[in-house]
Amino acid sequence: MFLSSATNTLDAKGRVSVPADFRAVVAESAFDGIIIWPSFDGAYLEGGGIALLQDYQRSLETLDYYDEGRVALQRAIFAESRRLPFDGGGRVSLPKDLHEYAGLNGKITFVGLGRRFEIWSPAAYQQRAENVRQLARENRHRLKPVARNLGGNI
Amino acid sequence: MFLSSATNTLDAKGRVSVPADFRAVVAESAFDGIIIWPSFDGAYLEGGGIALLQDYQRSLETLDYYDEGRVALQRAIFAESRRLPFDGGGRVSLPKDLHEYAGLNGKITFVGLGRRFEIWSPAAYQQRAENVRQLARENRHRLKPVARNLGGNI
DNA sequence: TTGTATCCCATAAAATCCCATGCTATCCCA
DNA sequence: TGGGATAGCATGGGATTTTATGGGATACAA
Repeated sequence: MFLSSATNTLDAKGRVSVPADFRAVVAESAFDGIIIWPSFDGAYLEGGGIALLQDYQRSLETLDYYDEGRVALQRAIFAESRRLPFDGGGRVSLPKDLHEYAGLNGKITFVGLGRRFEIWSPAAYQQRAENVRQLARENRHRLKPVARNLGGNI
Repeated sequence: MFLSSATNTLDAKGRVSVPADFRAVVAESAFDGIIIWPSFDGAYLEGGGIALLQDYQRSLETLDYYDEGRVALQRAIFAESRRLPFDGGGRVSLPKDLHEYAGLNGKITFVGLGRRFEIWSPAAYQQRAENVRQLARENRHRLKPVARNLGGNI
């Protein structure tokens, strides 16, 4: 799972180290790198391992072939995503158009979200984090304990 | 998987470079090139590796010999498709009638969609892509995780 | 021939590889 | 428990390879 967050530097060549924790998550998979795409929800990037995309693909195949939503999702995800292989030091080079899309320069923040992760400019992420805390406060009553498993190890 | 999109130039001889990522997808297959056919859904081309066509074939074989759908698909895909081998530099020559069908000249856009890809004139693609993100957002809730793999390590 | 398709070589720009370095976290043993 | 040794990590930059593209030469067909 992609957990925790980390901020690394984007160098002059457009490269950035993927946090070692994240690399470990995709280490066993077929493609030695990550997949990134612009979020269709805001000015940040989303990413994951190749296995995540394969899951999306299986999921899309359960929708009807001529379903408008299926086509839109296919385009938004597959057509917009890039495969970024690791270099020897565990870095990837982020394409320039994605820098611009997410307003990245200098520092970038990786945010682990379990099956996938997000990439933010640190400033934008902090702002978003404020809103999220606020939202969490407002929605705290909706986080009900599940019946069993309370004593489990989460 | 065919991922991401790229726009390359169609030269005076009708040749165009297939994006290196796409070439990598079909690299292992029996035929060193791609298969292209006019989409029966609009003024663009569809394509994939030889493996995709073999999948379609298997899928068709589950239909009755005289099933209308079977015959239609056979005509639309198998009869209309061309095999385009790579030259030494990873280019293919696009037949002229397909230029016309898809309104191609100067620049052409390859769009990765997972198992297959599409070929568009950049202008036409942009027009089509405009509301995709919006549509994707509206349909994102339908992208359900598939049952398996939830316990996996990715 | 003439036109057409394929092969081969050249090149500039971009992406990638490879090695080096300082820093940090971890290990290990007294 | 302390502190030196060690391994892993993030980062910089030069060297090398790949990629996209142009154009000449060669084979084939009409």
